[in-house]
Amino acid sequence: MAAPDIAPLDQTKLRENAYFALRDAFTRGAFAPGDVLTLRDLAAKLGVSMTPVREAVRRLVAEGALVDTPSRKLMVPEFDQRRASDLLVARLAMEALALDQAMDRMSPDDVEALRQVLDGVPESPGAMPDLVTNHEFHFTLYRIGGSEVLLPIVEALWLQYGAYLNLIVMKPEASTIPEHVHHFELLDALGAGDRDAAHAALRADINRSFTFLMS
Amino acid sequence: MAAPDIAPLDQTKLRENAYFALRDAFTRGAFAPGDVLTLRDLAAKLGVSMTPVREAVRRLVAEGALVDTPSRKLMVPEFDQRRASDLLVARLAMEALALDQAMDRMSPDDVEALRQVLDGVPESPGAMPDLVTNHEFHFTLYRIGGSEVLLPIVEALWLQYGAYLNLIVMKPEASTIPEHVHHFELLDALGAGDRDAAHAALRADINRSFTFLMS
DNA sequence: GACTTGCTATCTGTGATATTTAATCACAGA
DNA sequence: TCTGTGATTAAATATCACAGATAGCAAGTC
Repeated sequence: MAAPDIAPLDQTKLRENAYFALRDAFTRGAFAPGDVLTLRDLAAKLGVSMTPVREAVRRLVAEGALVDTPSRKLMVPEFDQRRASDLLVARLAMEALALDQAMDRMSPDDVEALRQVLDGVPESPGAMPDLVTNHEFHFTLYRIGGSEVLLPIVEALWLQYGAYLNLIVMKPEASTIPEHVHHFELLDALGAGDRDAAHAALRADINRSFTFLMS
Repeated sequence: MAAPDIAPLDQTKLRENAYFALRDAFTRGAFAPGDVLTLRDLAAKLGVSMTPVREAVRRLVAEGALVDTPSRKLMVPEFDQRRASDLLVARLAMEALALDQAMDRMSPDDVEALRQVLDGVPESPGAMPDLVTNHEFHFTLYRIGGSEVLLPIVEALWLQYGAYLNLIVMKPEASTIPEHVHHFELLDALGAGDRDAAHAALRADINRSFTFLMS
């Protein structure tokens, strides 16, 4: 049985809390492809009844982070080369749009805020992949664009990618990759207002994050 | 395996049925921006209890076809120029990808099947916009690509666009636009294997469908 | 008389629980 | 090893209880 460390929730907006708790688990790579989840189990772990968990889970299914099996079980999608490849091209396309919108609307303060996200990151080789900072960096950037259409789609793509994150975290080689190199490149390009360089850095970063998945 | 082919029964999943019923309504332009819906009302109309409707509605919210208002009401999103513009660029980007995948995998039979979709449409000016055929044509095409990642995203984009469809249907000028011109262009390009022409036709068609929304 | 204020009746989504229905598993008999 | 059966378990749906929000109306104020 999967369902790793998930903290219990406080008693307001149970559905949302349940959703965010599960989503966070995905962005940390806590779920492995093929894991089977049960509503009862999740409800018990989160300390609420099945109803809010059911709705949180429904949303995750709609976003592609979980799938319904024919036997009405819930599963983290199995790894699938085609799927990974589709996620890559979709992320390249949508995040390029989100980057463009961010650059259209960005202020110097925004660039500074983005730089802050990377502050204090040790850039030490050999550490665990810094998934949380990586996520925060990208979404701080995309939020500047402020699109109610693009952002949810990009979030869903990351969520689906998150199901495979577990495969990456497990690989010892994963920690040898310098994680924030392209982020700093991107930051410089944004500071200089160099659109082409920014796109190149973003593409490189997204491709980097799929390195271990695309055989 | 047992002797004769017996078609498997389709699962009577109330939740799914409710979802598809509502989604169909969107693709026909049945909802107008700003419409307020209630769970009890929908449940009564669909002849089921609130629970399956709730989950169908939750999914529509996740897909952006409905929004939660601060006062916990369910609403079809108001028209919003920024949002419409974002929908346009997102559709252009994602459907271009879906078209590429379809062309990579397409057989002559597929082209024929696609042609069949347009068979029997009168191409008569002055008729109601042929929304259903339009939808079917695009998705028959994208299904050839068969991406579990791209298709749901494109569906969600159409669903959000569907909330604005009502605004278009109401305009008398809308029926003056020749609806399937670009579809036939696209079909010819697919038959000839001309990738650039296919993309040009698709872009033209998507832009066409936003004509009345982008002031 | 027009406008505010405050109360109430009602409507809505939310979460919990009970009920129904389907899927799985273990086991007995071939 | 296979097949059917019944017990067990879980999910899907229905129903219930409740809290927040709203609309309507009546009393009070300028």
